[in-house]
Amino acid sequence: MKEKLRDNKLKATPARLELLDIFEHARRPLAVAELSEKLPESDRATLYRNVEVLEQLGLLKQIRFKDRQVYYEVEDKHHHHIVCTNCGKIADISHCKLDTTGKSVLKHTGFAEIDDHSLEFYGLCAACAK
Amino acid sequence: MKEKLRDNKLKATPARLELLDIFEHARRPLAVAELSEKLPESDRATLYRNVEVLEQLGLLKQIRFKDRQVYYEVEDKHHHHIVCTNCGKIADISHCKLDTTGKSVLKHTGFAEIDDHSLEFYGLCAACAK
DNA sequence: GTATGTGCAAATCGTTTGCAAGTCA
DNA sequence: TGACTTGCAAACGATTTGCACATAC
Repeated sequence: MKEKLRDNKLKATPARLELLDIFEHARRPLAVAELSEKLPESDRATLYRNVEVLEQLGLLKQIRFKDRQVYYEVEDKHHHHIVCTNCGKIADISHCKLDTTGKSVLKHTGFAEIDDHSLEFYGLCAACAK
Repeated sequence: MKEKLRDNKLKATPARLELLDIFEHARRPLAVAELSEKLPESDRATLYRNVEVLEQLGLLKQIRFKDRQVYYEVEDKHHHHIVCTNCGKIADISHCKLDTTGKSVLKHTGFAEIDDHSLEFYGLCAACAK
């Protein structure tokens, strides 16, 4: 990824490498506020700027849940999430069965093309269900 | 709906009735900023308070898209939306084919129950595709 | 008359921006 | 050296809150 940064005239600064490292070891989407906790030395403005840079390089992907914050996770296989409405726990859902529905959506809505979709489930994790 | 308000010790004020009227004549989700344009007499704080009241009564439903605002629409048949990433146009998608996937999601994630899900498509409407 | 609702102003939260100083290549 | 980055402070937009006044019932 250092190469990817350099290819785009961007510098492989410690701040960016640390950020990527955090995302690669996280097993769930992170909001900037959480990044800020994990990297207290780093200014929030810098974090915002860097997650945006990394998103534009295709290394991170933005996600929105029901709260006001923006979340990011490493961009890899397309998947969705289920969020516990009690404790906030997030789990991945690896199989997306939606690809086939695109055509019928286009037909019903008169839209010309679909580029993306977002799908999140909300419920209770095993621990909170008790 | 006046009854519904009264049942909950809430008052059927002009502000609330106008709000409901706007939603019933709108054919798309509205953000509070848009409500404020349609009801310039009404204070934004009041609008925020009232959409929340109406949501809790089950008359409105909250929706989030990729922007930072919260949207509301009348709570009726479960459906999803497709948003034009160029002009912001929103269309309804009436058929939700997801109900059946709940069990496999629970099995894969170890969650105990699913209460809700949100699904939005993003693409280009016919007009913007040209 | 009293509980509930409203308007206004100020506060808050997440995020963005301008700018001077610092750093990587 | 010179373009790119950072930190800090200030600006921002969406939303929330406190409080005195107004209104529905």
